[in-house]
This record gives sequence, C-alpha cells and structure tokens, in this order.
Amino acid sequence: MTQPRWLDSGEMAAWNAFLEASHRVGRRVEHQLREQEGLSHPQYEILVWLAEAPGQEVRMTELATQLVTSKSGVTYQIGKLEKAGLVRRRSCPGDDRGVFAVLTEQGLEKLRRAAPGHLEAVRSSLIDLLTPGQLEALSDSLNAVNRGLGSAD
Amino acid sequence: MTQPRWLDSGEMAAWNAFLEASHRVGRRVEHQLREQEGLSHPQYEILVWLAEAPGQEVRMTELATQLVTSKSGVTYQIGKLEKAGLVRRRSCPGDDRGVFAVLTEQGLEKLRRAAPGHLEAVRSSLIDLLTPGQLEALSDSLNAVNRGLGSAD
DNA sequence: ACCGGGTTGTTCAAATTCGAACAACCGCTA
DNA sequence: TAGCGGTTGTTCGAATTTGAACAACCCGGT
Repeated sequence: MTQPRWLDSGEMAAWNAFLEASHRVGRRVEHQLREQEGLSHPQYEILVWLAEAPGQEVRMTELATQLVTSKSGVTYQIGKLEKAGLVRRRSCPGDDRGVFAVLTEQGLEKLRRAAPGHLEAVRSSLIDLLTPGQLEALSDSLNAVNRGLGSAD
Repeated sequence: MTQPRWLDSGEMAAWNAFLEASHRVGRRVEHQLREQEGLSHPQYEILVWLAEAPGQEVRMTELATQLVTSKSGVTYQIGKLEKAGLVRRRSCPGDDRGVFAVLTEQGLEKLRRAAPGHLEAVRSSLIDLLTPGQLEALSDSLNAVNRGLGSAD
C-alpha cells in the first residue's frame, strides 16, 4: 500500500451522489413493485430476462450472472416464482447438472400486467428527472463503468 | 392509468446501465470493506457521517434519513457498532425520546484505518473508470435525480 | 475406462433488511 | 393540567441475501 489516494471534493461529491441515487431509486422501484404488483424487484428482473431470452428460458447460473447476484439467491427466487406458478424448472438436455428456468404463460401474463406500473416508477424515479442530454451522459458514464467492471470480476 | 408510457431504447439502456452499475459497484465496495476491514458498507457509512458531524454525534432518525434506510436498520447497525466499541449511545438532553449515536475514539481510529482501502475500492470501481468529463456529467445527472427524489419521499 | 480439475445447482446457517406495532415522549391547545 | 396528534427509537416476525460446503456431473488427457 503506497500513499492513500484521497478523493477531491468533486470526486467525493460524485461518489456520494451515486450512493444516494442508488438507494433512493432502488427503494422507490422496489416499493412500487411490492405494493402494486406483489413482486420483488429481483423477481421482476428475472421475469424480464426470461421473457427476452430465446425459448423464454435461461440457465440458473447465467441468470445469476446477468442479475449480478449470487447463485443461491437465484435458487431462492426461482423457488418463489415457481410456487407462484410464474416460472417452472426444466432439466437441461445434455447436461444433467443444468437447470433451465422457464417462463410460464402465467408468468408472461404477470409481467405484462406489471410492466406499465413498473415503467412508470422508473420514469418518475429516474428518466423524467433528467434532460435528454443528461440521460445520455448518464448512460455513457455508467456503460463505461460496467465495461470496466464486467471483465475484472 | 392512461396509456402505458414505454421507454425507448435509449431510456431502457440507461435504466439497465443504472441497475447494473448499482449492483456491480455496490458489490465490490461491500466486499472490500467486509474482507479487508470487517465492516459492512452501512456500518462504514455510519462512521463517516458521525465523523463529519459536529460533536461526532447524530440522532438516530437523522442517521436513517441521511443513509436513506429504515429506522430499524439504524437501530440494528448501531447496536453492532456499539458492541464493537466504535460507537456509543447518548441520551438526548431536552428530549427523552431522542438518542444520539456518538463516534468513540476507537471508532475514529477504525475509520482512519479503513478509509484508504475503501477509497481505493471506490476509485477502482467508479472514479478511475471515467474521464473527468464523464465523472462530472455523472455527478450532475445524479444530483438532479437526488434533488427530484429528495422532496417527494 | 479412469482420474482430476472445474462447473452446476442446492442446502444450510448466519447476517441483514424491512415495516408494522408499540410505548414513551413532545408540544400545543383548550 | 388534561388531552391529542405527531415524533422517536425499539422490538418483533417475516423475507431476503450471502458464502461456504456439498453432491452430482462434465470433460479432457492418459
């Protein structure tokens, strides 16, 4: 460890803004989904990823990677969604270890019903608070961050 | 509810980038603190807020507001920090309901030791991945978001 | 066919988070 | 001073998350 590399006031402000925004936005989105749709945000995200995947199915580990969460977390949430009939499990042909999470018809229906309210929450919590230029700049910056962190896990 | 206001591809990309960055950055920072300093991120944040406050003390509810978390969450974490000797509680003169969380000498020491590694993690997870221009743009955008959400809780 | 290293998904215990409920208290008003 | 709406911090149970440990499996080299 060499000299500590402190953050200047601008860098610190950016970090604090990032932290605060993460919490505030995450909180609002989770509340909306929970109260109006009876879904947690992780659950909703799973439904989205499944709906967009070919065959509406994704392997458990790939789901964990995409959602940036733990494997056990995915096991837990898929269990919940399965009990609710929104998702089912399918063993993976050609790999006895593998498990596909598959979106059910009910799951797709649930997603369709939940989407408008969720998107409205995303708008009011983030999108509509920014000018088009700000939004684009935000997107660019965060994409750079994600590119930087995606490789070095 | 009127017509659903869908997100265009740019808006959706921004939202996904925000979600992914929140998870990736939060995860890295939490890991670093946990592994190298034995602190959770919420705990570290509490120490920072206390250190910066006049008298190194903050009321419980104010702490919850600043950290954008729940009151019971603060009660829990302060309990942990108190057991570790990093924080102590002080009843609030003039308001028997009130409780101050006070940073101890040990707590300040802990913060001083933990800060360099934490800041290095913040750098490698966010700051150093962006150009100065990108960082400023990010800061501006997120500040706008926080201003928008700060009032309408 | 058989190892040996790597992968996959689950289980488990521990830690954390949240909101609702609660008791105690504050300040203001009649 | 008695009452009442609002605030404060804690407690409680339920839900969620995590990593480590694990059993089962895959695959390439021998």
